[in-house]
Amino acid sequence: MTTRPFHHGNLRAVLLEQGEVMLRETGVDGISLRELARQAGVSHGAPRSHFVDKQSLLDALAERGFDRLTHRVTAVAAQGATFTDRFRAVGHAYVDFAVGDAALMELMFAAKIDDPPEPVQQAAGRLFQTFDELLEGDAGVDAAAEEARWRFKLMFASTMQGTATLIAARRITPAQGQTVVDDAVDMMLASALGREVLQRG
Amino acid sequence: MTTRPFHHGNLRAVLLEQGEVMLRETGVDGISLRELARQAGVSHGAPRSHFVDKQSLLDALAERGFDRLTHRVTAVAAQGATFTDRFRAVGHAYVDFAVGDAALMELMFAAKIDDPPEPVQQAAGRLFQTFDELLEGDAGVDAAAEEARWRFKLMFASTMQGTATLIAARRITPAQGQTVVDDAVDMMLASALGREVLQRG
DNA sequence: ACCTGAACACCGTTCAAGT
DNA sequence: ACCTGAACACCGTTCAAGT
Repeated sequence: MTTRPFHHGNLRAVLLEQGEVMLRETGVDGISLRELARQAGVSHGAPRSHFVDKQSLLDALAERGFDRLTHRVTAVAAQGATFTDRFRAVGHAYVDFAVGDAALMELMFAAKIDDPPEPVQQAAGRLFQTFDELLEGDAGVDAAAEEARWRFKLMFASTMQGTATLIAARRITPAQGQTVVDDAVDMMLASALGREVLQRG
Repeated sequence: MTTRPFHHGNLRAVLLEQGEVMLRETGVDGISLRELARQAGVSHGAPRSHFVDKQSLLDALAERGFDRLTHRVTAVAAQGATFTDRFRAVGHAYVDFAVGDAALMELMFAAKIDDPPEPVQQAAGRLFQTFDELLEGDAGVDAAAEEARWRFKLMFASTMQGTATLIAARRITPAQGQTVVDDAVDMMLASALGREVLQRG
């Protein structure tokens, strides 16, 4: 009780918290389970009780990343007065997140040989769900509108994702990235597909 | 001369060749310098003569990846009859490459804390250069057109990059990705920015 | 110039043992 | 249920030595 007042049931939380910090400071390659255990003041075998292996910890970090990003996107979308405002704000929030947490972003969208584990996939699903809600009109949906909305959403997501990747990889600057997002939003809203999606009521 | 007929001066090439295979089969995390040396039939210290460390090998692989992608994009662009054809073909070639060599693509566009090494950066520059050439008209360029072209190119690159990332991360299917590219090309060509960039002669 | 092989420090993972 | 600590196999890197 006095010898270990700290790690009574919250080692898991500490590992995740420090894992995020380590990710930011050293990148994915710099993450070490043993170093994390050292920082937490436990033996190197201790993390095993909460994460079966290293990948399991990385998956948990990715899952948290998706939830955090979803939260931010939702918050930002709620503030926008007009549809255009919300659209643009979400794009910028997405890119900002990717710039501030590049290594985490990379972990979230890492190339996988087989499907990501269920919890991660569901967390990613919740993010894309907020994009859907951004686009949802009040009118009942017919099949054609559904299809257009789906394609519109995908293009928006691709543009944001690509901008984020190019910034993180240092192929373009953050300022250039924001320009891309603005241009893309303008273009999409003015396009035929955009007008089809946005006619409502 | 008889004891080592094979690795006389081409160990470097063998390591790069096998490195690409290993990348495709096991992903970046699966790449091991010692395993590569084993496959090449040399001691684990041998690679040191050609690559100072593991990162140096990865950089060389990324550089080769950029050059290979550039080559493909150039070839595909040369075949297109109309501007629209070329544009669309380049987009598809880019995404195809990313699907076929997801781990390599990830290596090429990995999040970096500091700038990538010069040779890699130059190889990436050559790729983006081919995008420029795709968009270049015959008329002399004024500043406004230059700016519009720059933004147009960046948006195109971002969309392709994002589509590629989302496919590799298994968030969307390859078929969905191709739809995104087609939609984006149509939208960009029909947009105000696109018309500004494309008025030529 | 290129490669060998021992040495070193560091990993992730496993598992019996403790509390 | 959670953590310890030894053990194992595997790394990347360094470096004196060989050819």
